[in-house]
Amino acid sequence: MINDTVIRDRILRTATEQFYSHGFSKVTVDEIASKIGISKKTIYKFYSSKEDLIRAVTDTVIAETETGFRDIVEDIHLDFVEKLRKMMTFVGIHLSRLSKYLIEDLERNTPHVWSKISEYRTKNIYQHFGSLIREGRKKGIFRNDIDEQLVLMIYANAIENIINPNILSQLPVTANQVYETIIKVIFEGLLTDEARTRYLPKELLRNNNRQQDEE
Amino acid sequence: MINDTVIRDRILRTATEQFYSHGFSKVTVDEIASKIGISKKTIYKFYSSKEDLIRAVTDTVIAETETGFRDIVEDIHLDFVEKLRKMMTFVGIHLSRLSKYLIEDLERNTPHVWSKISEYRTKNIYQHFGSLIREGRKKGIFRNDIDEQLVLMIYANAIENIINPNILSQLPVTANQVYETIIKVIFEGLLTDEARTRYLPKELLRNNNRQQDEE
DNA sequence: AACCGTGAAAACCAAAAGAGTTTCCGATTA
DNA sequence: TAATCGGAAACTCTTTTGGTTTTCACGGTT
Repeated sequence: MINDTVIRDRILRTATEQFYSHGFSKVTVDEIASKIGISKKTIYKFYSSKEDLIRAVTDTVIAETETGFRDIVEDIHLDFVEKLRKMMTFVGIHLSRLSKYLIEDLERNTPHVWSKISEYRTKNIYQHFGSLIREGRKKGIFRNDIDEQLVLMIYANAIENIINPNILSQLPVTANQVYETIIKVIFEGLLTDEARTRYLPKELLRNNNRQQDEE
Repeated sequence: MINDTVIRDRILRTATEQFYSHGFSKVTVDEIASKIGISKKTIYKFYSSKEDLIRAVTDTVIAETETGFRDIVEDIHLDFVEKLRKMMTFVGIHLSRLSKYLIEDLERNTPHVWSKISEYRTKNIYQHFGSLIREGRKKGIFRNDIDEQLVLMIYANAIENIINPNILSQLPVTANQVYETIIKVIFEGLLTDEARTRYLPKELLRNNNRQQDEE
């Protein structure tokens, strides 16, 4: 019984890793079985088809993402700015795991799985983010004249095009530095004038001075 | 005429990029054609088969690597240590481009292509590196009691397991920092006791103090 | 010792996919 | 106008893949 759970989870983990690395259609069920050291028959004992497997992978990834969001949102020890930073980092990690290559593969071969992920992004990720921005507006930190969906799209586009492992290995910066830079740029673009005087000197003084010199 | 050369080179570049990213067998000729915006027929106008294409890719990569080596070896402005550093960085870049995934794919699907690359590694890369180490021995910089093939194997193993784009994106360091660290460790391990007093205080003083504190 | 259940490995089957080839058609060139 | 070229699609043959079944060996139980 317990052993069945271990095997099932192992299949799920390996499939997730392989699909996310190489694309759904480019990874065979034989390869997944071989990587784990089990037979194809055992995989089909737990998952009725390759499609069933990618559905399980998708459901699991979505559930884990949602758990991560809840942890951030419900963490009462975080101040607002830190919560936003964590949220953006978390969103960035989620987005960067879905390479263009994988998205194209999913769209082409399992459009319903892709539409579920796409819907999850729209309905949940974007809304979690949007509600944080609206909270910032209430606190007078964020401007009213910038659409939060647009902001997230700018952010998502930056992440998707830069936090690509192959590009990262060529850059003279770490992944974290890239996240921080992108988040900082977005964050500062969101601030009201008043909030700028409150937040920028306190948190970002060194870098801000350098930027004013350039302007 | 000129246009034919451009198209042929474009095919070669795209195939190289795709094969190296995703593996030989997992990239279809259709996909390469589609990425370039040409028809499959045009690809077969220049390359008689998919195998012919991977052979051309291999020959080109080997030729470019060999050119890089020659540039380093024949650069008379480099002192010995700098030449070694450049050589190791160059070797590292070459090694890191060949992921385990691609190697397995080549071994399985085009064993003769893999054996050509493997032979190139053995006959050329390892010998370029080895001759540098032997030169260091003549200069009294490197120890006599360490086998240069073994050193390169240690280096190659470190590179292959760390300079993987997916791992790099999780590390709090840049690719360059990883190279530098690996190269430094190998380099210091190669030095004679006498050369340590010559080279370490001059080039590596800050980090060396920190290491002595830990010992 | 005999039996049973299990799972890896291999074989199997039907459909799909891919390499390589040919055809069709429109655009361009001489 | 005729010829050429190349994209797109269709075609052919082979291979591969998803899913299923069979074989066999092993371990556990009676």
